[in-house]
Formats: sequence, C-alpha cells, structure tokens
Amino acid sequence: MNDNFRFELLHVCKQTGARRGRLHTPHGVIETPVYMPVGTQATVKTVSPEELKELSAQIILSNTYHLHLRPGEDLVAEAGGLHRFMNWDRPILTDSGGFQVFSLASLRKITEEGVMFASHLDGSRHFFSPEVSIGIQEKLGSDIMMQFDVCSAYPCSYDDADKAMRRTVRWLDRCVKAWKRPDQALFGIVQGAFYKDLRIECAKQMAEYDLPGYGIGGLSVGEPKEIMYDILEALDPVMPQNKPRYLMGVGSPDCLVEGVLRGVDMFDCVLATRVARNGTVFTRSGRLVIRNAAYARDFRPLEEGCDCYACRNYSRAYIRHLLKAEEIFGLRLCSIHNLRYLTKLMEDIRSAIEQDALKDFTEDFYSRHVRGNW
RNA sequence: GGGUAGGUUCCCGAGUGGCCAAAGGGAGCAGACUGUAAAUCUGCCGUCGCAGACUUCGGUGGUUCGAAUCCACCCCUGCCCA
Repeated sequence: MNDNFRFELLHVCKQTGARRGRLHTPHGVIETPVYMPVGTQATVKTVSPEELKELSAQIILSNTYHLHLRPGEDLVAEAGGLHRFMNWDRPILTDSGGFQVFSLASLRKITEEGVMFASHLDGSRHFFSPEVSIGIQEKLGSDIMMQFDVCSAYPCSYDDADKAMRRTVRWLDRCVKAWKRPDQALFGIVQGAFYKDLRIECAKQMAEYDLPGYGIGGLSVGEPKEIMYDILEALDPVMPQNKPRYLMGVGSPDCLVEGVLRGVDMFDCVLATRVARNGTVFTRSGRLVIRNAAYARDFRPLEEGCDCYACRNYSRAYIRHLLKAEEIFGLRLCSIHNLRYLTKLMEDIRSAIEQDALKDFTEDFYSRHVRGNW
C-alpha cells in the first residue's frame, strides 16, 4: 500500500506477547493498543470533541449506514468532509454498515449483490453493497474505511458461518476494487463466527490483499467470553504481524485487557457511553451503578485518583442526583468518566507492554475487581 | 350557617355490590446493556410465606351470602352562596 498508514510494531511484551504499536494516518499518529470512542452519528453522544481531546481520545468511529440516512454523505462532503463537519481533526474510522445488517436484521434482505435495508427512520429503502459502502465512506472522508461484511450471530451453524465468511471475502475483493483514495485506508474484516478453521482460513485469505489493517468482526455478539478469547488466540499467529488488528465492538475493561493479551491493537465499543447514559460507571474495582441509592450520600468522586473532568470536580452523590433528576449533565459526566477510564486503561496497558510487564498488570487488574465482571 | 363536589394502597388517579390487594401514570428500588433504532429496556413496588394466608380504599355503625362500591351518622378538604 502507501506510506500514509504505516504501522510500526514498536515492542512486543516479553511476558505476554502483547503488541505495542504506532499507526500513522493523514490526521495523526495512533498509539496502540488503543480504545476508540464511538460516535455513530458524527458525535460521541453527549461529549464534545474538545472533551474527547482532553481525555486523550486518539481516534473515533463513525457510521456509514447512519450518516448515509441522515444527513447523507453528499451533505457531509459539501461541508468539507466528516472531519470538518464535526470539528474533529484527529483520525476517524468509519464502520461500513455491515454491523447494521446484523443489528437491524429484521429490516433487511441480503443477496450476493448486497443488502436492501428498510430505513429504521422512515421505512424508505436503501441498497448497500461493497461498492456503495466504499463510495459513501469516500465521500465521508474517514481515515480508515471498513469493508462491507456479513456478521453472523451467536449461535451460528457451521454452514451459515462458512457462507457468511466466504461472502465477506468476496465482498472484500469488491471493496478493494472500489477503493480509490490513497489518503484512506481500507481494513478487511475477518469473519467465521466461532469456528477456528473458518476464522483462520478467512484471515489467511485476507492477508493476501496486504491491506493496511484487519478487523476481527462477529465477536462479542452474545457468546461467552471464553469463546471469544479462544478465537482470538487462534487468530493471533495467523494474522499479519506487521498490520494493526482491530477487534470490533469490544468492549468492557476486562475484554480490552484480554484482547491485548491475544495480540489485538485496536478496539471500539459503545458500552462505555451507553452504560454511562444508563447510570453505570467503570472503576478500577469494577462497575459502579452510580444511580443506586447506595451512593446518595457518597461525596467521594466516581473514582479516587481519576484525572477526568467529572472526578476532578464532582461527587458521586451529585452525579447520582443529576441522573435521578434526569439532568443531561449527569449523562455527560458519566460518559466523560467512562471514556477516560478506558483511554487511561489503554495508556497503562501500553506502558506495561513497554516494560514487559503486562502479565503483572493483568494480575493487578483482576485483583482489584471485587465483582469479577467487567 | 346553607349548597355542592370530594376523601382509594408514597403521590396523582381509575374503580360505583362478587372477576379487587384494587387499572393507568408518577415516584421509589433493582437488573440488563460490548463494530449505538438505547438519556433505552426489563423486573419489583400492602404484609409474610411455595402454594396460600392476612390487613387495606376518611371514621364508626348498618344492609347483604358478599362492600372501596349501598344506607346512616360523624370527621376532614375544595368551590359557591350568606
């Protein structure tokens, strides 16, 4: 490919094999492993770009399907592209709409040519194909485009997984052919559901395209975590060492740690911001349902020692009050905290890798979690 | 003082003889959430237990096999008139 998206593998943790890398893009460098906040509709819900920078977000996601429906890629292009439109000058990754084929399953029909959607907004019909998705993403002007893929569910029969994986590979081929702009990267997406042989075959086929990076899709769709970890372990040795690996839609703090341990470089997840809006925050000792009555008179910050804007200035009792009173500021404070929790977690992970101490870090991470989940 | 409309489970508010522990909201409590159709969704919400039992609809006393619902008196509240 070109040098716009050079990936440097800076260091491999001697304790764990985890990767410390650096991905170059036209809008700046991304230190990996990285967590990417999700801004589906050209905004990370409740959080401004300035706030995202303050909490050290390096890159954010946006979404092809959603922006196509509203406001439309032509309008975004007219605004000068997605970066200018939303006032975010750091890298942007756009998902292809493939996930909406999965999550809006009741509203679409898939054929080899592509997918016909009934818009979730007004029922109008929209056809997506590899070519259409790439065309939209080019108009949006994201730094990293994702291929249009077929994400299978859990559970999934071998036959269905096999078909979805092979179609995804064929669609990658079409995406590659449709892809024109050298200032945009294209990532393939490894599918194959929960079958290691399919996953490995998919990864090997996609590696031949020598893309700037590769996603791992179709995980964290309801399967037990151990199954996801198994798949990641199977993929680690077969995915290109010199390219970033992006585990799509993951995740919770513990899944980020486990993913890095298995060779993943990039993550995105709505969990942090969604859960924040629903009254739960991440802490080093596990999740805290901050809207619960237990915190009504707790005047400590969400997390002692956290450097985020919420923790520097407000108490649990105040934030709980805001949430109970349905004040928007509460949603913002929880979102900011959760995003900062994850960006800080990744900073610490990067540092641990550099020091060949990610195993120690992981043990410490779990020793703090009183509840065992997240 | 007269008239009138009312007093229902934390609040609002349905219910006007049995299908009522009592609709529906709200509040409260808890749970879920992983490439965002999510500031959403689900559950609990008189008391104790599995079933079931028990105590409730302003108060007291009646009518009735049976009353939140009918009758009498009393207490209280809103509005109108004096």
